[in-house]
Amino acid sequence: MRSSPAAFGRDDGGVVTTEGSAARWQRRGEQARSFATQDAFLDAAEALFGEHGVEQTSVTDVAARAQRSIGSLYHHFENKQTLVTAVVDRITGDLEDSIDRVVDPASWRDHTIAELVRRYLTTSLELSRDRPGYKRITVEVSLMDPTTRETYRRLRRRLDRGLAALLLERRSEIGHPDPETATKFVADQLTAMLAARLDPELSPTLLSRSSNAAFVDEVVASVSAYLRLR
Amino acid sequence: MRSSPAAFGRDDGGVVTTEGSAARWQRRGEQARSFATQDAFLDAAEALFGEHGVEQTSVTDVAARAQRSIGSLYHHFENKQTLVTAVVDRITGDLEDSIDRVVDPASWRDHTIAELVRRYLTTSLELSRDRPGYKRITVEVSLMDPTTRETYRRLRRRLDRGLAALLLERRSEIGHPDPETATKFVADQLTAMLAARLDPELSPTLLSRSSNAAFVDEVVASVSAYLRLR
DNA sequence: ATTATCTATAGATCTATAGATAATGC
DNA sequence: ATTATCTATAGATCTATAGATAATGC
Repeated sequence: MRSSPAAFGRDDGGVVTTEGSAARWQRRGEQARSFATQDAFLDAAEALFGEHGVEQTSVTDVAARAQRSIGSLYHHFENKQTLVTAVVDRITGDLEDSIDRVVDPASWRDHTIAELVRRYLTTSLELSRDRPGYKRITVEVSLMDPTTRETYRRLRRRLDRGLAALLLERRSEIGHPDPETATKFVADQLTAMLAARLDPELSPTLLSRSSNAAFVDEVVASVSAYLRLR
Repeated sequence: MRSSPAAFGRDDGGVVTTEGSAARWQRRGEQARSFATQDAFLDAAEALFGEHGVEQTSVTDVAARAQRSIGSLYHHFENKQTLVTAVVDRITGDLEDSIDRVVDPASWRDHTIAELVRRYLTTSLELSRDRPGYKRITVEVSLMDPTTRETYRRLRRRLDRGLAALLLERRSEIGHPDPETATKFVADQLTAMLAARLDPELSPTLLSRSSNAAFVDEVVASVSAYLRLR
């Protein structure tokens, strides 16, 4: 046995980690090599998981794509589940950052609801294109793992709520008799429309061949009519 | 080897099958036993696939749940893939029937757009509750198998088109300047909203705790406003 | 005579480990 | 001295088959 538990888990891999009050230290060179290898495994895993699915991808496949050995993989990741979790965590972190940026009120100051909705849709469409396969991975892992499912529910909720709040801040624009309900509905609707357009499973729909611009135009028109924007 | 190819595939299991021009015949009693067993395997597989996923379910699990042996399973189904296909085909057939009923113009005669949308949503919500797990199975199999993916795309397209056609028939109600595009957009929107509400992965959204009736009301209001119904 | 079912197991993966060898920085 | 990597393989599944036994209807 050559277990080196310090190498397992993302939190233990940092330059300096504190466990209790004792700071642990890792050599610079080894660390750099470690991180490069871990990234190679994560990149390989994310690509293969996104392409063929998590279940369909063996750890051997991942090692081969990362151009490392299985032994090395198991030196860095306790088991396959740990590798999957690490891939998901990396995606989750990136998504969290994006969501925080999207729902930050400061970045939307002086925008009308129509402008806000338009830019939200445009941004989301661009964002999802940069990360092919992330949807597939999160959906598959969520099906298997309740914790991941809960994490993504929370993320979606945060996005929906942030969006609804941004809309409600502009309540003076809204002619709908019940702005509270209406803004929630619109947030749900935008999420649903985006999911349908981006999910390779749901698309192509009738309008999927139309340009993103045309799609965005119609969604904005629909939201404007429903909210009775002044 | 005890291969009896006549037992493989759904089409070969009927009372009388024609291969070329020769009609083949199967005994009544054996046939009844066969069908009961095949149904037991299909029921067991659909339940397990829906609960734990196709990949996560072994043929041993299916045989155990069907209370038959593995040998018997392989007598009726050439391999696991054939079993999966049979399960999917059964679901597909049922969905096709539902879709045909839903988009049949005769059943919607004398309904306004608002009534049509309302009843379409209500029907769809009820329908999906009767078949738990079907969503998960079709999504997972579609990811693995391009043919199945294509089949479901065609089904969704048929539903969307049928719905858009029903709306366009009532073009006199529509105040939107471009009824062609608008009806397609609404069909897409309804599909997306239903998917979001029914997909265990996407829900819960902000309004998922609200009643189905409230959800339907808001969707109808949104569609009415967007189409500018007279 | 034919079809359906069972038990037992071969053969193919796939995950994970052991133990040896190489690289790194004190 | 410690960490990273490799090769080889043990052990656990899981799919699929072989061959024997039971049921069915001519």
